[in-house]
Amino acid sequence: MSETDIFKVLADPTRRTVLERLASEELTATQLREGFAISQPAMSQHLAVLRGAGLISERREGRFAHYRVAPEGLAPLHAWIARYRAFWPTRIDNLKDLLKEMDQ
Amino acid sequence: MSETDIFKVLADPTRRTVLERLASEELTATQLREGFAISQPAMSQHLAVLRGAGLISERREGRFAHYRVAPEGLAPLHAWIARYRAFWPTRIDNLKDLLKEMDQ
DNA sequence: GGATTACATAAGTCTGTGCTTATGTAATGA
DNA sequence: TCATTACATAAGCACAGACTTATGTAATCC
Repeated sequence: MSETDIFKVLADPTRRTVLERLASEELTATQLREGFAISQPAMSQHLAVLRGAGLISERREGRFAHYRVAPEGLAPLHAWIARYRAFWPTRIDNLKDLLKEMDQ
Repeated sequence: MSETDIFKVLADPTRRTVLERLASEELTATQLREGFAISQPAMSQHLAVLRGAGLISERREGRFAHYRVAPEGLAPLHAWIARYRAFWPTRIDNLKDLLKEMDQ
């Protein structure tokens, strides 16, 4: 997955919301659709995109498809931020501060 | 600038390259175009998008437009990563490690 | 076995976006 | 002053992407 692909995948608000909802628990495609004003195929297509990007993984159980998050899929995004920071050191320390805060 | 907009802006490889080239020095639109197989209007449009997203700023000097990076424009991206980490704590510590390494 | 449920895939539509060429505007150089 | 340079804007085109309805497939329920 290239950095361009990761940014494209994350540029869709529905897909980002799906990721955040999967962060706390494993959910099926139908469960994920709740709260979205979207058709079933649309959600299925979004899930295919997220899976293609390595951001989620699928566990088949009978006719149910359980989806969960795949944290390592964010690697290209992290790589870009880190590389960018190498070129552009100022102010990005805000992120470090934020991460530090959240540890407490 | 919404998170969606920031991701869309950064999803274009030309724009990301522009950002990285501006990280080390201020450059004019024509200087930025060097090395790209792209027309002058195309670059001008990309610069307008980056400026609209608050990722670069413009300094006018006669007929020259000098562009430089605007680090605070990345705030929505940082916000998303931080929020995402709050929902999904595992493995993202890789980023923290990376940032820590780069300090040494 | 037949209906239902869960999901994926196909095909078509519509909108957004990145590109082009053409043109406009303002500053500078000869 | 007139040409050139630097850049922006306009208009049109082509492709990508997000959506829809329709349909397919496999598992489960009665």
